[in-house]
Amino acid sequence: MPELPEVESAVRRLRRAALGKTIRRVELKHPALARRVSPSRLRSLRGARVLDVERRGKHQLFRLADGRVLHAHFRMTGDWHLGRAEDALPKFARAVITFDDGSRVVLDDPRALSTIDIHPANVTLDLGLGPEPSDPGLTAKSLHAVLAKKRLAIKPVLLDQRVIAGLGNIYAAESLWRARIAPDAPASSLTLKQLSSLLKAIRQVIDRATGARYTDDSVSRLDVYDREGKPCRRCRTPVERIVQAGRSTYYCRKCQI
DNA sequence: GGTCGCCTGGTA
DNA sequence: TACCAGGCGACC
Repeated sequence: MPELPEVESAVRRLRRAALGKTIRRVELKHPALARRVSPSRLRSLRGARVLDVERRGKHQLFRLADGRVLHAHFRMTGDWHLGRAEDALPKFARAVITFDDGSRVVLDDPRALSTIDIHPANVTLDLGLGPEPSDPGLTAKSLHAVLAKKRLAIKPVLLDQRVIAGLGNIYAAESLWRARIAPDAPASSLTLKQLSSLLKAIRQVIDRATGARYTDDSVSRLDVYDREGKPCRRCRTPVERIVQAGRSTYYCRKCQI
C-alpha cells in the first residue's frame, strides 16, 4: 500500500495507536530487517516514548522523546497491523513493536522489502526528498526550473523522490493521464502550461486517494493504471502499456501528447 | 542513462 | 512454470 496517500492513511492509524506510548520491545522477525539494526540498538528502544509520528514522502518517522527517530518505509507491500500483544501475529509479520500498555504495532509485509532504521538524536535526517505535492512552494514555475536540465522522460522523473516526494508508479501514470501528457515526453520539454495542469492533476489524484484504503474498490477507480487494452475513459482508444526504467507505464497514445 | 537485486506471493 | 508487482539503492 505504498504511495503517499496510502502511507498517509497508515501514519494516521499509527499515530492513533502509538502516540504518547512507551516502547516495551521491538522485534525484527525477518533476516533482511535484522541485518539493518544491531540487537543492542534494538534493545535500547525499551522505555522510549513516542512523541509524534510523521510522514515525509513515503517515509514514516517515529519521533522519540529522547530525540532518536525510528524510521520505517513500506516499499512495495508493507502495512501496519494494529492490535494487542496477545493477538495472533499476521502471516507476514516482519517487525513487532510492543508498548507498555499491552498494545502492539506489527509491520506486515509479504515481500519483506520494507525497511526499519533507527537514527541517533541530534542529527538532521536527509531523506533526499523534494517538496510534498501539497507544498504551496511547489509551482509550475519551480517544477519548470527543476526539470529544465532533465532530458529523461517525464514519467520516470515523477518517480524521482527528489523532484516531488511521495509519487509512485500508479499515481504518476494517473496524473499524466489526467494532465494529458505523454509519459515519454522529455521532462525538459514540458511547457509551463503543461506543468500547471500536471501539478493540478497530481494534487487531485493524491487528494482523491487520501483517506481511501488501497482496496479493489479504489483500484477500480483508477483511470489508466493496469488497464492495458481497455478503452481510455476519455476517448475509448485502447490503453497501452510500455516499460520505462523497468517499470510499467499505462497511457493513452491518442489523448496524452 | 538503464538494469539488477532485494524478497515473496499472486496470477495468467 | 513464468511473469509481474504500488520502491529504491547499487551497479555498469
